[in-house]
Amino acid sequence: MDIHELEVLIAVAEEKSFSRAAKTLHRTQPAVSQAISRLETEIGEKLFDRSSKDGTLTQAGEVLLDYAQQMLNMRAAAQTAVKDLRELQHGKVTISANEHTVFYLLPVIEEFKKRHPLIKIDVRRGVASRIPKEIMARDVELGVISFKPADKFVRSHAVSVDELVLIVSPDHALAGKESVSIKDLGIETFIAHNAPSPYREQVISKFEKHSTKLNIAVEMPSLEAIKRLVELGAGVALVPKLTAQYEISRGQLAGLAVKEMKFERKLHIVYRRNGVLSHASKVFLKLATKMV
Amino acid sequence: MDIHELEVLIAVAEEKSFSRAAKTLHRTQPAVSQAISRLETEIGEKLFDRSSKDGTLTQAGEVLLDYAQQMLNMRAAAQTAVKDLRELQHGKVTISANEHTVFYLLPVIEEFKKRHPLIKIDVRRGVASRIPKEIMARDVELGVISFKPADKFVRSHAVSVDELVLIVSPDHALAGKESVSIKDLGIETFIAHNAPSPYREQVISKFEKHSTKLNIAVEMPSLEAIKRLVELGAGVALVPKLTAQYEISRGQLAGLAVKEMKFERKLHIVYRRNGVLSHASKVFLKLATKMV
DNA sequence: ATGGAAAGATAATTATTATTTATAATGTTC
DNA sequence: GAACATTATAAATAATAATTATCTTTCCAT
Repeated sequence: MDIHELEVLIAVAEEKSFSRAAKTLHRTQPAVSQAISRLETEIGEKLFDRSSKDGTLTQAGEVLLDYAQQMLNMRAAAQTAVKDLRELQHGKVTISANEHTVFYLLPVIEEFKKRHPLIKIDVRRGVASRIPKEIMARDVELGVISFKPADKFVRSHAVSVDELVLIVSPDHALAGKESVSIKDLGIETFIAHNAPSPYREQVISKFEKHSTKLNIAVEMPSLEAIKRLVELGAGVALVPKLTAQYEISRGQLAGLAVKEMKFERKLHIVYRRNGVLSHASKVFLKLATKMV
Repeated sequence: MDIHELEVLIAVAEEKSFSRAAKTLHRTQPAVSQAISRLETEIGEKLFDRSSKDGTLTQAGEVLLDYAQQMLNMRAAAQTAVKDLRELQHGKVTISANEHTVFYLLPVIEEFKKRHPLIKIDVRRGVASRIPKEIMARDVELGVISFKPADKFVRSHAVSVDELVLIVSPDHALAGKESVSIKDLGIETFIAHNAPSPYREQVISKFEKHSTKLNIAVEMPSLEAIKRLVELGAGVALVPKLTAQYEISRGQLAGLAVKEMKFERKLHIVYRRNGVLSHASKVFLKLATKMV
C-alpha cells in the first residue's frame, strides 16, 4: 500500500473513471489500472465495481478511500510542519550558560523573542567548564562561556566583552565616582563569589601587586545574594559588569571602574563544529554575533 | 515521501543506528542511507545529526518521525478496517422491498442481526416494478420482489412462497374455520389494497369465474390500515399471508384459506448478476436462501 | 441483432527507481 | 594516532512501475 497507489485510488474515485484519472495524474490508463489492481491484490478486495463504467467503489473501496485521504492529508501536514520549522514558526533553542554569562543573553533573547515569538528558548544553567562537554553531548545546542574553548570540536564566536565593575551601595562614600584605585579599596570589606572563576585569581594578584589588603568578609555562591548585600551596604563587590548593569541603571547600585583592573574577558558563544544546528539556533546564533 | 522511506526513518530512529535499522529491515546499510537521504533532499532538511553515531534526530527529524508514525498507524488501521469488512465486523446490507415483501425479510434480518450484530441493515421501501432498476443502478444491493425479474442482468433466487389469506376479525362468523369457498364470500364486504398488484387481477377474475360478487367497500394504500380495519370488523381482506402472520399468530386476526384461490407467488431475492456484492450482502443472501 | 466507440484489462517492452556490492570517508575510542 | 565502527558514495544489478500495443468487454446507435 504505497502512497502513490493511494493517490491513484483517490484520483479514480474523484474522476469516476480510470482513464480520466490517468489524465489528471499524467499517466497512461494502464498505469492506473495496474496501480489499482496492485492495491486490490494487496488488500485482497476489489476496490471498484468493474461491472459499471462509472467508477463505483465497493464497500472496501469506500473504506480504503477514506483512509487514503487521511494519509495524504497527513503527508501534507508533515510537509508544512517541516516548513514551519524552517520558517521559525516553531522550534526550540537550547542554551547553556552560567550565572554570569546568562546576563549577556538577556538582550539577545529579548530581541530574538520579538522577531520569533513562537520559538521556545530553553536556557539552562551550566557550569562554565562543563559547557563544552554539554555541547558535545548534544544536551544543548549553544553555550555561553567566558573563555575560548580548548575542545577543537567546539566552535566559538566572541560576542561580548565582560569587564569587572566595583559595585557599592548608592549610600556608599564611593557612589557617584567614575572610578577608583586599588589602593583606596584597602579599607573596604568585600563580598566575593566563591565559585571557581578565572577572575578570582587575577583580582587577588592585582591587590597583592598594589600591596593592598583584600578584605573578603563574606563569600557566597549566589550573585543575586551578593548584589542584595551590597545594596544593603554590607560591603562592596567586584562583579562582571553585565551582571550588575540592570541595578546600576536603576540606581539600586553604583558601579565604578577600578583603574588598575582593566582586564577584560571576551564572552564566547559556542556550538558544535560539525553538528547540525536547528534553524532556530542558527538564527539565534546569527543574531547574537550581530548584536555584539 | 514514500511510505517505505518513512518506515526506514522510524527504524533508524528506533534503532538509533543506520546499520542496525538496515538489519531489522532486511536491507543493506547503503539502502537505508539512501532512503534517508532521499527523504532529506525531498523535505530539504537533514533528519539525523550525522556528527553523532547515536542516531540523534534533528528537530525536523523529530517532527517528521511523529507524522511518519501516524501515517503508518493509519495504514495499519486501513488494513484492519478492510479486514473487519471481510469478517463482518462492520459493513452494510442495503435491501429494497415493498410493503408486502418486507415481511418476508423480518425473520432473515432477525437471524442475521443475531449472527452479525455490527452490520448495518438498510431496508428501504421500493416499488416492486422499480426494484430491478434500483439494483442495476446500484442504489441497493439486494431486493425482494414477488416475480421473477425479466432483466437478464438481475439474478434471482426464490426464497419464500407467498400465498393469499383471507383475514377476518376474531369476532367474525368465519373466524375459527380453516378455509372457505369463494361462494361464501359474496356476502362479505372487502377492504382492498389499491396499489397495482399482480394479485388484484387474479382475485377479481376468480370471483367472476365463481359468479360471486366481490364487494369492495374500502380501498386503501396501507396494508397496516387494512389490517386494523379488519380487526375492528369493518370488513374482510385478502392479503399476502406473510403480511398478516404476526396478527394471526397473536389472535388479533383470524386467517383462512380460500379454497379456490390456491395461486401462490414465489418471492425472489434479487441482485446484480455481474455486480460486486459486499461481504455483508453475500452473507445475507446466503442466509436468506438457506432459510427458505 | 450488428458494428463502432469507449473503457478497461493484459502482455511485452522500456524506463525508472531502489537495492546491492564494493569501497571510501568520517567519526569514535582507547 | 591507530583501529574499529559507522555512514557515505559509486557503479552495477535487481526490482518495480511506466509505456506502447493489443485485446476484451460494455454501451449505444442504427
